[in-house]
Amino acid sequence: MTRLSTQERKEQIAIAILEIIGNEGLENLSMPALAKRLDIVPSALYRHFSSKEEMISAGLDLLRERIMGIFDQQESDSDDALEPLRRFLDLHRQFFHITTVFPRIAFSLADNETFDLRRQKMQRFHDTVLERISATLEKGRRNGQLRKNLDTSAAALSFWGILVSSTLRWFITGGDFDVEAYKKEAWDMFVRAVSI
Amino acid sequence: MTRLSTQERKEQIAIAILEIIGNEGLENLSMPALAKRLDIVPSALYRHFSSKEEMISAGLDLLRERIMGIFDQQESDSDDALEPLRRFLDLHRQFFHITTVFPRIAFSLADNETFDLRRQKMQRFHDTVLERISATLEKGRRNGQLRKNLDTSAAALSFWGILVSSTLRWFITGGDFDVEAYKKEAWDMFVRAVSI
DNA sequence: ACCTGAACACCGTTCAAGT
DNA sequence: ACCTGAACACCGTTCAAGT
Repeated sequence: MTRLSTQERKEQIAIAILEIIGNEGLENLSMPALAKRLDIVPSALYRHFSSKEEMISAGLDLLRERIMGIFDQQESDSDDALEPLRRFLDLHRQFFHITTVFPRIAFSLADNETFDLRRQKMQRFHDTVLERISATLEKGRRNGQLRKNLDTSAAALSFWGILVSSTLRWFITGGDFDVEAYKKEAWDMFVRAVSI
Repeated sequence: MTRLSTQERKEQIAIAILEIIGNEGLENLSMPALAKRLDIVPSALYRHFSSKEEMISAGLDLLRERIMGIFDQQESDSDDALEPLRRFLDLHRQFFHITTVFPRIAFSLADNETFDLRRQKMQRFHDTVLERISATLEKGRRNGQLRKNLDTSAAALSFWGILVSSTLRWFITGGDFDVEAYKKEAWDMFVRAVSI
């Protein structure tokens, strides 16, 4: 055990939360497992967060920052409005194990007070992502690259769905699935669906 | 408590498992909660199944039967090869709360022996669904309705992704999302993507 | 100010005993 | 043959005590 400042511990905990959920799933996220990874005792976690939910919440904040950071780097001056989305899809492989946290938590939700915090955080996160994608599509719609009657909100969710579907299949096959090949096909279908 | 034959109890348990997971999520599926619903004591469940995993597995078998049953009813003589898929998508609202079990379990999976049974069952299930969808698309490809170069496997996963994306958004918004409107848009995009 | 260790209620599972 | 009730190891959380 090494004594750390609350701020350092909180960060460390958020990072570990994402790693555990990403690699081992929500069901395997236990306070003993988390504490062991940081070389402290389970009850020590409660010095820094008031509950497991709060720790998950901190993990989601970190995830949002990371994902939005990647979106931010994809801004481009290209005439092709779809370019940032295609690049984001390409980069996805680099942060695949972190993004899996998103659907894992989304599909853990239920109409239950226990999940209120979790759900609110997810919604703000998802809204931010979808708005960013919609804005990109809107730009293409205005410059005539995409269909005039395109529902950019629905299209944004469909785009996000490419990542979700590929992760779903990856999980189900236990990793025996060519994610990149699928994303390529799905992207071609997406472009065909939204273009003029 | 009412004494039931093992066969009746097993069925009852599988049904209750789907209801609990569908409505309250995997995290809220506890043996006490399950037993209470059947008006027996938790340990009585182990007379009929050897573990919680086995019970989930029985739930998945039931889910597969139900979903494949619905697919079976959509066979049609129509010239339009996409017709069965469109009808399946329409019917989805009727069994929405049951289908949510599928992504819930899929995104609970991890590279871990604990999940081996769960994963195998999910894979067989998913393979069956995707093959059925692929076969439908293949028919349309042969009769010239769909693109010659269409990757029907990828397209099948994308079609399934429409259901998954809409469920994801439904969960995240806490039900404040027009699933039917989204499915309509996503279906139009899908048709555009696969058609000639 | 951060961490440990004992304690408690809850969950998955086992097993002996009831009918 | 099916169910109950006591028991055990494990998890989330609290709290008093250590440094």
